[in-house]
Amino acid sequence: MGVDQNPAAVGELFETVTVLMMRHVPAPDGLSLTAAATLGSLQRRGPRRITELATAQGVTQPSMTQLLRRLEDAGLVGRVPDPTDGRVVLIELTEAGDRTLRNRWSTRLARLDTLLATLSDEERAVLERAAEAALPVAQKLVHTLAARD
Amino acid sequence: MGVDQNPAAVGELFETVTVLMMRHVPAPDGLSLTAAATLGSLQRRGPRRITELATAQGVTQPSMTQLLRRLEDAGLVGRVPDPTDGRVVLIELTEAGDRTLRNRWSTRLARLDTLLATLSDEERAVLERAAEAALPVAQKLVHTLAARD
DNA sequence: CGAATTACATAGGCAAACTATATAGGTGGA
DNA sequence: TCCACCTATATAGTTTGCCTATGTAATTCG
Repeated sequence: MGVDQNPAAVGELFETVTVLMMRHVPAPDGLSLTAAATLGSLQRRGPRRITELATAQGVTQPSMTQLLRRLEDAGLVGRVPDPTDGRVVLIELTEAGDRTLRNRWSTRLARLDTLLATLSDEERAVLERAAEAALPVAQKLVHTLAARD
Repeated sequence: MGVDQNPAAVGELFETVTVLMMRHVPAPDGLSLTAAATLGSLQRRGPRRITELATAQGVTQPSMTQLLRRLEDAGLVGRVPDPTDGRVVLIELTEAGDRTLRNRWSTRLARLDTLLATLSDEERAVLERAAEAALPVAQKLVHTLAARD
C-alpha cells in the first residue's frame, strides 16, 4: 500500500516543482536557463571553449556564440585566446559574472523561503525531510545525465 | 540534527528537479511552458476569454493573442464569439488540442521513467516515498499561488 | 605542401515575450 | 438619444534566444 496508490507521484511532484520554480520564483537578473547554467558551469569548472559550452548545454555552437556575445556585452564573461591553438577562444567568468551568479542563487532562495513561509511548520518540515532524502538521488540523476556540463 | 545540516535542501532539490525536467525530459511537441499551461487551463476549466487566459498565465494580452493565433494555426484551439458581448472571443480546446495535451503528459512521464530506470531499486523507492510525502504540500503551494489559473 | 578537418563567426528565420497604440463593441449620463 | 468613456481584442515594432546553412581562419595529416 502507499506506493501503488500513486505510481506517478514522482512525475507529478517534478512537474509541480518545475511550474513553481519557473513561474513563481523569478530570478533578479534577466538570465535565461541556458545563460545561468553556462555561467554556473564556468564558475564550477573554470574557463572553457565555446564548442564545449554549447554541447554541455545542449544548444548549437552559433546559439552559444550569440549567448556569449550578450554575456560579454553585459560584462559577465571574458575571452582569452588559447596559446596552444589559434582557433580556440577560451571563455572565463568575470568578477561581475561571479557576483551575479551568487546574487541570483541567494535571491531565488530567499523568494522560495517567502513562499515556504506561507506553509505551516509541519508542512515545511515534511518538505524538508522529503528534500533531504530525495536530493542525493536527484543530484545523481542530473550529474549522470550532464556528465559533460 | 539532520535538518540543520542542509538548510537549503528544499531549494537545491527544487532547482535540481527543475533543471532535470527542463533539460532532460523534453516534450514531444514544441509547446512552450505557457502554451502547455494555457491548453491545460482550457482542458480543466473549459472555454475562456483571452484576457482571462493572459492574466492567468502572467503574460500580457497581446502575447496571449499571438500565442493563441499560433495554437489556432496548429489546430489546438478554436474561437467562438460570446453571444452576450460582441467584443469577447471565447477560446476553446479542440479535439486535437486535447489529444496533444494527453500525449504530452504520457510521453514526458515515460521519458522520466526511462531516466528513473537508471537508478537502483532502493534509490527509486527513496524518491517515490519522498515524492508522496512532498506532493500534497507542493501542490498546495502552487494552487495557492495560481488561484486564477 | 595542399586537402580535409576543426573552431568559431555571420546571415537569415521563427518563436515568444514586451510596450504602445488602434479599433470595435458596450455603457452611462446630460 | 447621443456622445464620451471604458473594455476586449488586434496590430505594429522591438528584443531575446533558439535554429539551419554557410563562411573564414587555423590546424593537421597524407
